[in-house]
Amino acid sequence: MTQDGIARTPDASPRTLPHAATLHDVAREAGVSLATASRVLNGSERKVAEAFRERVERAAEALGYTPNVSAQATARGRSPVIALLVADIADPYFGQIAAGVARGADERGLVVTIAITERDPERENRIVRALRGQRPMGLILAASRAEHPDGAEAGSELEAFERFGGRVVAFGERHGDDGAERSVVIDNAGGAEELGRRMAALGYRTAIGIAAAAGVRTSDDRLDGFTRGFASGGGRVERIVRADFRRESGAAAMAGALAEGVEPGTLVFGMSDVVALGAISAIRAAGREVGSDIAVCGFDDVPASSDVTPSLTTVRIPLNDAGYQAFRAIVDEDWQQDPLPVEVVVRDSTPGR
Amino acid sequence: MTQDGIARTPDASPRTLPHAATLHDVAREAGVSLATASRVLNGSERKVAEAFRERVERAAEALGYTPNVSAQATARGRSPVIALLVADIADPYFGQIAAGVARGADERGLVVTIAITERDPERENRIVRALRGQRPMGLILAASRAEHPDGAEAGSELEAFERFGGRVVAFGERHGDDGAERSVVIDNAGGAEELGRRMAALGYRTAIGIAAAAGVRTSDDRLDGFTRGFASGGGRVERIVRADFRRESGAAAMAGALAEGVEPGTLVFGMSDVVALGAISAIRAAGREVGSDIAVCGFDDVPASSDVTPSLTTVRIPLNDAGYQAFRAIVDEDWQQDPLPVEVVVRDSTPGR
DNA sequence: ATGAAAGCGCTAACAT
DNA sequence: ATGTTAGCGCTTTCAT
Repeated sequence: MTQDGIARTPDASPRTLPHAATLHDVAREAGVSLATASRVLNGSERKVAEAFRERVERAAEALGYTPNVSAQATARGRSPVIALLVADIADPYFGQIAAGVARGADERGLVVTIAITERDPERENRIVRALRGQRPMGLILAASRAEHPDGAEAGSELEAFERFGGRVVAFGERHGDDGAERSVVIDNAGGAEELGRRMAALGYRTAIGIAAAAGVRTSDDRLDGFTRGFASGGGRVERIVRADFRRESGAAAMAGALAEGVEPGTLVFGMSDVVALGAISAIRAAGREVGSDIAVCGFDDVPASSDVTPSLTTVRIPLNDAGYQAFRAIVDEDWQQDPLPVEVVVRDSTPGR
Repeated sequence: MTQDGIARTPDASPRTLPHAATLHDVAREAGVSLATASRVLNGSERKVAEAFRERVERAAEALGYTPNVSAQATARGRSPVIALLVADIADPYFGQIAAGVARGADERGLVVTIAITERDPERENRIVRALRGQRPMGLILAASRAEHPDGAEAGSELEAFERFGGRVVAFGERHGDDGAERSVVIDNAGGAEELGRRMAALGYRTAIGIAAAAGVRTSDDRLDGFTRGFASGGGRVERIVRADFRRESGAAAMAGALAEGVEPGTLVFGMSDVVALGAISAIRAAGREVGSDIAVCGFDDVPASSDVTPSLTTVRIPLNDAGYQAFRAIVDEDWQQDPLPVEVVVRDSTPGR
C-alpha cells in the first residue's frame, strides 16, 4: 500500500480519489460479463440463472455498487427526471404542489429537479432552455405565467422541448394551439364564482379585488369568476388593485387602497391566500379591523389561513393532489385528470352582515 | 421530405422521433471537428480561432443545440447537481431553506434535486444511497435526524458518498468523528436560551415543552437551551410532551397536555413554530385562551407566525441564508460559515404577567 | 490552434 | 441463457 492508502496501479496513473464501484467492477468480481451484471442489476426482463444472479448481487453488495444515473441516461437516451418549475419554492402554494410531485416521483423512482422562475418570464425561458439539457421525461410548469407576453416567441423553448419527446404539463389551460401540452386544471373560475355568490349571500355588496397583472391566467380566472358570482348576488367589484402573488405585494396594494379610502363593510378579495394575508396585515397596520369593518377572503386555503385570526375565508384546492396529477400527466401515457374538487370554506374573516 | 417530415436516412432506420441536436450535428454543420465544437461550446480554456468560434456558435444557435447534461456528466465523471434532502418540502421551514439552496445553485448554474425523507431514518438511508447514483457534487441534509439511531450502521451510506469525493453538508453539527462532513450550524441552544431568559423575565415560571423524540438534535438543543435560560430566570420546565415537527402532531401533544390539566399562566414552548401553531389551535379547541391564559412561544419565525393572532413569540433564524450557506459549503473549497444571527422576537402570544 | 481517437459507465442489439 | 460489441453524447489526451 502506498502512503496515500491507494494501491499503486502498474501504469502508475496517480488517481487522487477512489472511485465508486462500476458495473465493470461488479462483473469482474462476480466473474460474469458486463451484460449479465447489467441484466440482473438493472435490466427489466429477467433471464439470468439464479446462480449468476446471486453472485452478481453479492458482488454488488460487497462493492457498494450504485448505478451511475448519468451513464444510464446517456446510454438509454432519456433521463429519469422530472423538472419542476415554480415561481418560489418558499411559497406554501408551490410547496404543496412540489410535495405532490415529489410523492409521485418517489413512487416511480424518479428524481425531481426544481428551478425557480421568480415570476420572471424571461428567466423562465432561460430555465426551460437549460432544462432541456437534462433531457428530462417531463417538465411541470407550476409558475403562474401570463398569456403570450410578447407574441409568438414565448414558449418556443417549450415547443422545442416537446418536439424532442419531452412532455410538458402546465397548471391551468394553456392559451395556444398546441395539442401536445397537457394541463392539470384547477377550477379557479368556478371556485371563485361560488365564493362570490356566498359572499353576496352573506350580505356584502361592494368588493375590492387584489389581483395580479392582467394576463396572468390564474388571477384573471379567479377575478372574473368572483366578479360574476358576486354580481349574481347583487354585489359589485368596485375596485381592482394590482399586486403580484407575494405577501408583501398584497400588503402594499392594500395599503394603497386604504390610503384612497375604504368604506366599512367592504369585502377584500385577495387572489391568493398569501396576498390576502398580506392585506390583513396592512388593514391592521392602518388601524382598521379585519372582519366586521373590512372583510377579507382569499383563495387556495394554505395552512396559515386557518391559523390567522380572524381565520381566513377562502377556497380550498387540493394542491398536493394537483401536484400528483401533474406527475401522472407526465408518466402515464393515457392520463386523464382526476377531478380536483374546489370548495369554499367560510371562516371568520367574512362575518355575515 | 418524407411524409413524417423527417429526412430518410440511407440506412432507413425508422427513427420515431426527431432528436435534439447533438454536438456532432453542430460540428458537422459548422464544418469543424467535434473537439473544436466542444471547446467553444463548453470547454473552459479558450483557444479557438475567432472565425471557427463564430461558425460554431452560429451552428449551435441555428440547430437549437443544448448540451446533454447526462453525457457531459458521464464524460466528466461528475454531475453538476446538488441533492437536497428535506423532511417535507411543504413545511415552510424546509421551503425557505430550499429557496436559499436554489438561489445559490442558480448562481453557479447547478441543478438542485430534492428528495423527501418524511422523517424516516430508514427512508433517508435508502435515499442517500439512490442519490449516490446521481454522483452529485454534494448532498445537503436538511432533514432533522436523530443521533445514530442504531449504532454504527447509520450514516455508512454517507461515508460511502464522501469517500468518493462527494461533499455532504448537514444542518446542525454531526455526532460522529468524521471530519469530512461540513455543517452549517444554527445556534439553536443559544437562541432558545435567550428565549427562556426573556420568558422568565416576562414573569413566566412554569413551562411545558413540546419536543421531538429525545435524540433529535435540533429539538434537544432547543429544549436544553430553553430550559437553561428559563431556569436562570427562576422558571422551570415542568413537563415535556413528545411530538414530531408536524403541526397536527403539535396539536395532538397539546391536546394531551390539556387533558391532563394546564394551569393558567403556563407557558408552552413548541420546538418549532409549526408545532407551536398546532398547539395554539389545540388550546383554542379546548376552549382556552392563548396569551393571558396559556402563553405560547415557538422557534424559527416562519411567515405564518406573524399572521396568527395573537402573533407568535419566537426565535428568528435566517433560514434562506442558512440554505445559501449550505450551498456554499458544497461549492467553495475554502468555505467558512458566515454567522447566522438568531434573534428572539417577542410578540403577543406571551404577554407580560 | 485543430483534429483523431480513446475513453466515461452503461445499455442493447447481435451473436453464440 | 450468456457474452461480444457497438454505440449513447461528450470530454480530453495526444498527435499534428
